[in-house]
Amino acid sequence: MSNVKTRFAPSPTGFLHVGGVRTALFAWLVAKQSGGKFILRIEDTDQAREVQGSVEHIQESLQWLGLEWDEETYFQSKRLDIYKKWADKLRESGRAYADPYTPEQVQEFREQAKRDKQPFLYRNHRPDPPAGGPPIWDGSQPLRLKSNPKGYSWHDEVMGDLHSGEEVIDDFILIKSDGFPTYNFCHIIDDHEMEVTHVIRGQEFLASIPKYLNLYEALAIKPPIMATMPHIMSEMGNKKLSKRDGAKDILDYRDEGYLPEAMINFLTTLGWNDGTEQEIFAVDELIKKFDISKIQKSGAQFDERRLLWLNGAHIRKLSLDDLYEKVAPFWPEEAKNADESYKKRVLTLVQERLKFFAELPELTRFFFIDLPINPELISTHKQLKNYEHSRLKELLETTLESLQQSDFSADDLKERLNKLLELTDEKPVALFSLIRIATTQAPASPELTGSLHTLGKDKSLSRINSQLANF
RNA sequence: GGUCUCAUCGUCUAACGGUUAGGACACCAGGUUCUCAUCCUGGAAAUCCGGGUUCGAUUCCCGGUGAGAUCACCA
Repeated sequence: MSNVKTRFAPSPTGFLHVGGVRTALFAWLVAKQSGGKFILRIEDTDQAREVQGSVEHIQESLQWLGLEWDEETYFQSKRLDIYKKWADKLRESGRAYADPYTPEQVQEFREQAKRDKQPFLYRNHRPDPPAGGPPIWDGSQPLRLKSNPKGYSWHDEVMGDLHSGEEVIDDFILIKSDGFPTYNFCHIIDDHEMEVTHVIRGQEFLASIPKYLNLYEALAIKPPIMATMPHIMSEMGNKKLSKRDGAKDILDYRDEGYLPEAMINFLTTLGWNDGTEQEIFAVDELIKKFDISKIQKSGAQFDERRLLWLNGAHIRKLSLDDLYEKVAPFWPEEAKNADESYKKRVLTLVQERLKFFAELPELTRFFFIDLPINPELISTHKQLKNYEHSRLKELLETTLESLQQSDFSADDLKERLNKLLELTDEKPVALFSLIRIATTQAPASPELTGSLHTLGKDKSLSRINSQLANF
């Protein structure tokens, strides 16, 4: 049994998008591949930014993807006494002190530094400690770390060996004046108390890691293994991610009929590969093969077309029973009274052309309902538009005559269609197009004999008759 | 602006100094007795720029340029 433990620590400020999911996914993969644990911790120490319902939304998103967490969900807002205890320890050892300035005063220091073209460091304004005894702090002011400026060298599993100078070390706020800890402080306490071994997070925290290393020292806590994930980039060069860059709610993908395994395949191979030319991976394969040190250091762009392709590829790998189960919410309204075996035959026909399940109604509606005759299907057809209506009528009548004799088995249909080609001296592109249009009234449909067979004799013949009546 | 990081086809990436710079998505063309799709075959498409080191740089070094991150009582 491994002692590896990773965490996903989102703040409850809205829905989860692909970037957040990818961070969670990589943490989950690291835990699973070594038989370790993955935990979920809600970083809800900023009450002003909290969005109602986002915790449930985050949990639902992870569950949809199968990224189950191994312990109860932790909430930082319920652990304030723990942070207080560690803060007191720092204060008593002289490593934390009350910030005597108002936010306005601090802002003025910052602006003065800017006017002087000097980098702003709070520690240059650090107040004198009181004589004797630990610094006093009544909780009405922020509590700051008394930093110990120095350079650091450390290893990041993704970014490699990193270095920083003492100029990035400063006194930062541990406890805000509202009594809540800052992320910078409490995540370190939590990771330690929860025995997290690998801290895997987005690159927005990379620049803060030296500050964290300084705090780890002040707390006498051994730092965990660090791994910093590059961001998913926008197609528009920079700025915020737009929806087409993947900034939409991850559950929208569920609702459009994307498979969790396709999303996982897509996100894992966005900025990572196993060194071979394999593109399509099952989830358990990824767990086995994933290697955090092979993650690309630079940000990657979200390409929804690749996701679409992968989703189609995963759909094609599903067994019929699996597909039938997963596709259940996506049938067109007209299919609601159709029986299971009929729907399964329809699925068999459309499986290879389905890219996401929301396409199902458009692709299958004509199997369940007679669509109105659409004359444009013929008038815009590149071959049929040149035919006289009388000839089209003649062809359909000949077809009807033959199909009336058919038992509508796939074999018999195929044989009869072949004979009709000879009999009418038409090319497949003309005759088969005509029959397909007459029986489906759809711009696209599965192959002809399969469609006719599934549709059945009654519907097929009556639709041909309807088309005939239209000429 | 300071600090840190990164840089191969449009996109995701492979190539532990020697390859006709490989694969995949997307795109284009052809094939699979109709359409759309699948599948197969083929095509176009890249080492940011400039110096070094080396017999030889995509690869190592330096300098540009570009991109990203960060400099909060947000996480």
